[in-house]
Amino acid sequence: MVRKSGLFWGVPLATMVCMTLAHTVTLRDVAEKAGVHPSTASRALNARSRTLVNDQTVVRVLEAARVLGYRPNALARGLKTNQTFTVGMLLPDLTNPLFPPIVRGVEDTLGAADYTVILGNTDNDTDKEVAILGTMLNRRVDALIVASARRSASHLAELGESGLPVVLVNRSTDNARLPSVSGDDHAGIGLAVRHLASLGHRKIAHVGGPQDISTGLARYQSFISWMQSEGLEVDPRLIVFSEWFHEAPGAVATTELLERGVEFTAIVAANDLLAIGCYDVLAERGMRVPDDVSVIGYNDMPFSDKLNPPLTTIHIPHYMIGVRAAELALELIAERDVGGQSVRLTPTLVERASTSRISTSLPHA
Amino acid sequence: MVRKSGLFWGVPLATMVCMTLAHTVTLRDVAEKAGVHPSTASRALNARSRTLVNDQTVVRVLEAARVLGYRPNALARGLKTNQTFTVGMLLPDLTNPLFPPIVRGVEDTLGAADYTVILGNTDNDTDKEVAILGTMLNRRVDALIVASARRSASHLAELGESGLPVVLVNRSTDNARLPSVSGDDHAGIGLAVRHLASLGHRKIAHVGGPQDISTGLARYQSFISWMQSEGLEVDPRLIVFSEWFHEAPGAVATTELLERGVEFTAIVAANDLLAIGCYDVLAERGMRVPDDVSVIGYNDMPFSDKLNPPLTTIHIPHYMIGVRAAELALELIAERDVGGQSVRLTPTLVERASTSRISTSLPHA
DNA sequence: ATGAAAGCGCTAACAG
DNA sequence: CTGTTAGCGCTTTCAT
Repeated sequence: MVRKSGLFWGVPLATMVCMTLAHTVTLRDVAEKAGVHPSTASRALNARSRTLVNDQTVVRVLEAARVLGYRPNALARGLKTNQTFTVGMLLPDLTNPLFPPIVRGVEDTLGAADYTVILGNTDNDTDKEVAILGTMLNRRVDALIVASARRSASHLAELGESGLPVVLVNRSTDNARLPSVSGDDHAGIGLAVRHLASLGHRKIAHVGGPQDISTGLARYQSFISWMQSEGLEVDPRLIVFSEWFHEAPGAVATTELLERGVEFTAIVAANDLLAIGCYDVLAERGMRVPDDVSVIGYNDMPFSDKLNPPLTTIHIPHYMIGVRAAELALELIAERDVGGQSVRLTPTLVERASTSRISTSLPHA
Repeated sequence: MVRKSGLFWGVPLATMVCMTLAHTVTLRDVAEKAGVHPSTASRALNARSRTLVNDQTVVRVLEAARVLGYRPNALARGLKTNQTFTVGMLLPDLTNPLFPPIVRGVEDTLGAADYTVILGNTDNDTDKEVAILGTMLNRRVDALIVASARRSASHLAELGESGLPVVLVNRSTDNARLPSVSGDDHAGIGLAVRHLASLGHRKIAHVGGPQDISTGLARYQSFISWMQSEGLEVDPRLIVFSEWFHEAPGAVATTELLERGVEFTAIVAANDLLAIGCYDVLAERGMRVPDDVSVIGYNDMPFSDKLNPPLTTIHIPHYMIGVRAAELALELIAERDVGGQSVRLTPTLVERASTSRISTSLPHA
């Protein structure tokens, strides 16, 4: 293992790099050393065209490449072939624990197909997003995977229609027929509402996400719809929205909810981070979870099982979402044919300690 | 905002992309439209060489580029200039909450200088690391930022000596004079040991990290050294090592520690994830933190304040580590001159609820 | 099975 | 200040 770590193709990295960086060994050098024309060397080096070349020649070329420590220049190749084997991925913020598993899913899948991904954190800032899209376009990415879409993001649709493969992840846009991969929000919220209902809760509040993001809207709408189908009253005063999927906005929304003074025994949060905001405010006011209020989150983000109390939540197969998104991108790249497909993965309920049967004692005012 | 989101340089994205992708607008098209020679258009388009061109011509070229939705081809430019404005970053696993803040620090800083970073997850697998390094080299990255180094990683030194700027992050290698940016492990462990000592703890255990990683070794050595300078006995039976910086290995190590049956009242974990492993095993055995055992972590990773109990830990300025690493890389790119600099950022103690004054009751057996 | 020739899109001397 | 020329390193017809 250790010896191997210093080698490329059996050549010491040092040698290889010296050559690569100092004088840069090119295809011509390899060809010369092998005593063939550069074009022959090219054919021998590429698995696809290798069959066109005499077996012995192939061996000679490969050997020459190995000895010289030849590294094919991806820029030159991309310029020629008009394919960069690069995919751009847009996301709001890598620091949000939701995203690393998705990114890993994307990178692992794309990496296995020899693609490289370049990441862009938009921080929910349109200017930044445009700038990042700009560099990605300049770099001639073969596809775009977008996890930062807002409902109104029409430019993505335009990009997609222009022929560049665009796959939406986790979120969709309103009027676009862009292929997307996400969890099934309606089903997930159903799991949450029915779980609480089965525990005897009837006065259920919703701490919703931003409504300009598809998941925020979908989870809110699903909340209403499932409450109704469970025969539970939907009190608009028990519904609040956060500005953003983060703890602080979640805390703000929860505070607002509490200050409305309407009685409830459980909260469906649109996201785990928002649920943490609920935790914080509830704890501040001396209300216990789940004794006084049950809280259910959404996403089953990493470490949600380590919270106090461990968070009952809806599990979304994040890694798999990344995998499927990457697969879709690969298909689109290969076929240049979009079917407006949308993949929805099935969520599951993860029961932990933040929800419990409604207490018989008096609920808070 | 919304209108802006659909525009590049004031040109509808759709138009732009159609042109870009369908027929691909090149410099020649722009030049033609502006009635100048391509090289003049090139000069006008690049801020640096713009001064060489007549002001009116510049305006005409810029206008033509805008109208046509011209996007400079980064591949062609890179091929010509031998500079890709790309930096490769190697890390063990993006899913480890330690890394996203570092990555953001790197990307924000590099992004501001118009560089793009490509990430590679090595999963602590040498073959994978070599493969990733290979693609990065093929893509002619301008520099490498490495957060996945093991102590024995000699190939990185070779790369560095070959002229490619390499910056180590968070970890260093044994025999390499590679510039690095990391937290000061010795100072950090000092904070931890002295904190516990000040709370009256004398029998302190160490759940150490992998010893083939510089931070694992440094924290272990620092632990010994600080225990001694605090006048506390170092019992080798109170020191265990984990195979890897993760919860599960941390739990394994803690179990081993417990099974040795030697009495202790506090644990210094080499990392927050390991501390979580401690939490898990301790809870399993009915031992309370901090009442029975105080636990202190290392890193102050995201959500360590939400654990049960909130984890006392050593804060490392992760984002800033990323920033400094990127700055160093930028300097190296500019100057091609390495000084083997190593930046150590100062850690701080974050007192939360997992450590407390030693209880007067009997410690466990 | 291999060589010759051309060109991807851009920049950078060098002329003028 | 602008045009000419050449070529970065590679792939890909087209010949042979």
